[in-house]
Amino acid sequence: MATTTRTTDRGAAYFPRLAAERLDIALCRASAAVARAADAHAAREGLGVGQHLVLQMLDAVGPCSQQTLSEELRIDRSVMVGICDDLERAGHVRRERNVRDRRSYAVTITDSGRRRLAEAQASIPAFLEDTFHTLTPDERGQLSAILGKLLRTGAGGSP
Amino acid sequence: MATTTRTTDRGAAYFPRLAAERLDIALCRASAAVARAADAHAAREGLGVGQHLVLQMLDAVGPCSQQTLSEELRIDRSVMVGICDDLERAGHVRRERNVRDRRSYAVTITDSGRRRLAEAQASIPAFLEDTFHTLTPDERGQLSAILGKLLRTGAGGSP
DNA sequence: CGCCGACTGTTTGACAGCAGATGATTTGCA
DNA sequence: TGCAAATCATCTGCTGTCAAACAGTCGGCG
Repeated sequence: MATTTRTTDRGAAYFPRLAAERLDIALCRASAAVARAADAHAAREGLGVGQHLVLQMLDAVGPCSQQTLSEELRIDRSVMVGICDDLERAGHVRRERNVRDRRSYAVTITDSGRRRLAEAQASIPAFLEDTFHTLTPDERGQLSAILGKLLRTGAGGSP
Repeated sequence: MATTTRTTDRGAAYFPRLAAERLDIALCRASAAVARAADAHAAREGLGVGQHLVLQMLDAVGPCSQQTLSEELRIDRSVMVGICDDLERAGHVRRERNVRDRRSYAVTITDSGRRRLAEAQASIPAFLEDTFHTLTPDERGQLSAILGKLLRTGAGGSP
């Protein structure tokens, strides 16, 4: 609460100026804040962000190899190991050796996983509203469009 | 959707759909890509992102305590210690005990630091152009404005 | 068949970021 | 004055992420 009581130095409100002219920094700071909010939400929900994404994708497109999951979700494959470990231990997912190619598993969502996903899914709109409530629907649409373009054409696509 | 027992692997292009409806995820993925680009640029330049920001702020507003630097630049104070250590070891910064309050240092940029900053500063526009070249000037302006609003009103300010 | 390269999942090591504790110092208040 | 609380810089431990190495498997080509 004692934020403005004692600003000893003269560096008052330097950050807004910086963020205004450095698009990269504004992007990273905003992302960090949103990521923290998402992690906190996931902790309350008891299902990690990565776990949620994996369940969501398995439910949407059917059984996948860990490789496909990590590529499509942009999660490193060494991280995907731990995510699938946790999900399997909780019974939300099964790993079955592919008979055609025994290097890969077919990761499959279970009924338990579907129920868990439905629970977690239900709270997503409230989380998004809570996080972006200061933006108008127009601004959210613009932001989504611009980020989508950036991801498609630029860095997020194929490095 | 009912899926056969056959692995519907190669769930092609799932990510774009996800990013379109999950603004938080699009933001984080784009930020991660941009942060990687910034780190790579900083590595080539030989001056870390945090070091660059500190020099820039010191040059702009004059001597500061590490506390002020970390607050304004949104960098954790325990991380700021290492950044100032590196800058001091390189001779780009001096730490002088404040006579009024001997708990804090007055961190001051040196002539060497100013020269180093000028060098690094010169390559920033090219980096930004390289990273965001797929966006039109209009889109960059919109993105900057929306992120600024998000940082001011929402997460970046006061949690 | 036998070797070589490519791919899948896993483990390991290095490293950044953050929360919390600590020592030195200042400030507030009785 | 004197003592408790706050502040600053620092250190330590923990967590999560990434790169690289590794073992098992598939495919091709002689």
